[in-house]
Amino acid sequence: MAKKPYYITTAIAYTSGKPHIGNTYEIILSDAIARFKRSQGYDVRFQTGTDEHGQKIEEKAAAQKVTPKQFVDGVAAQIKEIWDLMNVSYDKFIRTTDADHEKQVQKIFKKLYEQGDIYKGTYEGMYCTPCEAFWTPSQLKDGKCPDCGREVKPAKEEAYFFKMSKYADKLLAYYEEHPEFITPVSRKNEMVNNFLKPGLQDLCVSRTSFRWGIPVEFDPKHVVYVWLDALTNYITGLGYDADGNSGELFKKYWPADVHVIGKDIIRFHTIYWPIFLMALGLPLPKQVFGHPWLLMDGSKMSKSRGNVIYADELVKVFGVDAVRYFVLNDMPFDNDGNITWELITDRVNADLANNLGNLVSRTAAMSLKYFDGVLCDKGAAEPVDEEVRSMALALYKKVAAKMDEFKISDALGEIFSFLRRCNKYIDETAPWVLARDESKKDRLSTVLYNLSESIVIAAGLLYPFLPETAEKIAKQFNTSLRPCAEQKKFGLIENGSRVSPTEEHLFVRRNYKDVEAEYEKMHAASEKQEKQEKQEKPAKAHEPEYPAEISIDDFAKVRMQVAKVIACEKVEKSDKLLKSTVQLGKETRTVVSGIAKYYTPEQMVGKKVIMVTNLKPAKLRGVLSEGMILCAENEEGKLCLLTPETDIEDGSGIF
RNA sequence: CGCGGGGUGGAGCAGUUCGGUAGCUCGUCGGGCUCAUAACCCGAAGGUCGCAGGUUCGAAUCCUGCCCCCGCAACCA
Repeated sequence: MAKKPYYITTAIAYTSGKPHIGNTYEIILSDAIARFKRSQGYDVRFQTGTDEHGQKIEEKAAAQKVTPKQFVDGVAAQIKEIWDLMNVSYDKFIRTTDADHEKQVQKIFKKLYEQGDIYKGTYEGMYCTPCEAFWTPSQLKDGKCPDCGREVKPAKEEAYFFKMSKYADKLLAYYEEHPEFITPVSRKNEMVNNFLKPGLQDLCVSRTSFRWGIPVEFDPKHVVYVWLDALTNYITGLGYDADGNSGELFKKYWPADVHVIGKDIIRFHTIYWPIFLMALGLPLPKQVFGHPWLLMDGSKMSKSRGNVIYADELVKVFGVDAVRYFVLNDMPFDNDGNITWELITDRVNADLANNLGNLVSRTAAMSLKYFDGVLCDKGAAEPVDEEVRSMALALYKKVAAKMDEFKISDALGEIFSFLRRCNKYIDETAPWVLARDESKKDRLSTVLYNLSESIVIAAGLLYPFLPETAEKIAKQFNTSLRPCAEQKKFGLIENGSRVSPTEEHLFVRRNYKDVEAEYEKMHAASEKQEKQEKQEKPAKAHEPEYPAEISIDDFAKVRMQVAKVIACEKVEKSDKLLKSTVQLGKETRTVVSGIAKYYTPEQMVGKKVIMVTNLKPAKLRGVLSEGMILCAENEEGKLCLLTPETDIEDGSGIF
């Protein structure tokens, strides 16, 4: 009988920079699922890749003075390197710049256009020239720009749109018929309530504002905008052809069994993607699994926050399987997970070194010491064995049940509970006591056989999660790994086979202080490197706006005056804004400043500050600001007000 | 009232769908063992389940109100 196909995908990674451990989590998660399914006997195809178009990439490339293609080639290679480092068993790594993908996206776009699902429209609306923004009539305030309050004029910008609303009912029906489609289910209600019930907006699927994208074939000043380009990778990667000449892979593997994605893009995968597929007349994916995020010490990883951890750094300290284990085990099913160097150290020590590693090590050591490594079931069973044996045999089913729900952490928990049970079994049987009594030799041999067999069974189940470790264990016990499909018998190790001595521990215990020192060293090195890079490309980010010199006339255009803050309050619903009322001689003005993080309204009142008074007024969070209070800001974003050095009348000019 | 997630012993989490002795791992303390990576095994301490009301014989779980944390969105003239 032919194997059942199983198609699993990850989201494609955006090539804007090196992925951190949070991004890497998704691919490890998918790899574990893919390997598990293979082990269950499925014919698995596992696809991942990179999303390489868009304005952001165009800008980044320009900043580095390389072409977008050169830029994405570099990042894509880096991403692939990390996936490979993490031992990810993908079958296909697709890039949205692949020629065949681009070709198909163009065809798909054209097809949808020709059948009327995509139409050329306009961002029709009222345009505010100073704000460079479009507004719908309902957004206008008294017929004027809601931002700055000035006149707007009707204007149009050309764009292609996809008729989402047309398919909304069909999609809702699909949700009803397939309750498993969105996982976890809690996300489904979110989609229905927030997007489907209020009515789907047509989606803009082209852009004219940047060039780095797939050109619309019949209207080349447009490029295809993200989602139609990115989402279709799931079918173009299988050789889908919009003209009906799809390849064998497509016929075999589509529809996908599961799209593994981050919870932030569930909307695109459960609304837009199914609708695109409906429009193409294709079956919908069976399931979308929106996994949570991995947080660094409780907050989102970001470069500006400086709390990013990369997979390769972790691997240097702990090794590949330890990192895989940590992210797989410590991610809850529908809440965000947490990573810190200390948490991972503890986890690796407790589960991998103490529980698993030490179990293997002590079992092997005893076999070698008492029987020269030869394993043999002498049949000297005792009641205490039965619990371990039956637990070993029940293990696969338990793990599989958890895996079916994508409860990876629970699946691992089952295996590690069993390993703990094995450690206890050693205590219960006390082989070192048996060894002292020549008449107990057979019993001793049986005990060690049972232990070895248990370890090998566990290793077989561990393989999808910790492939290297599982293989090492199999090698040490001179046996082959058993796929899940063969986890039905206890006692498959042949009598007479030998255990090899432990050459190197599976996992080394680490103490947190050493780990801390190690990563600090690593951080220092990478910071140094970053600084060097900055020096090589001198301050491009901040400086270019400033001309080398300006004339006194230019300077004279800016009117600055001393202003006294007479009242101040927080702007509602904003984190950063303070609204100050300010005295400028006889005149009073309102000014809004983004300084709430550093000054309270109370601190502001009574202060004399320097203010630009001829700046064009602007609305911030709905409040009109008639000037700008001057501040100094350091690299970390810390602010301080500029104030006159001695007391001077408000309204005084500054020259 | 912008959207969403969360608050359970020192830490990280499960339990909340369908109310009924509050559970797991780590840490701590005490004991045991010596095959093993200061590991392994046993035991103990430690919790007003964010707060306040309500429903109920009974609430971590259901209802109402509130507080706090975290994302997203907005926002730095």
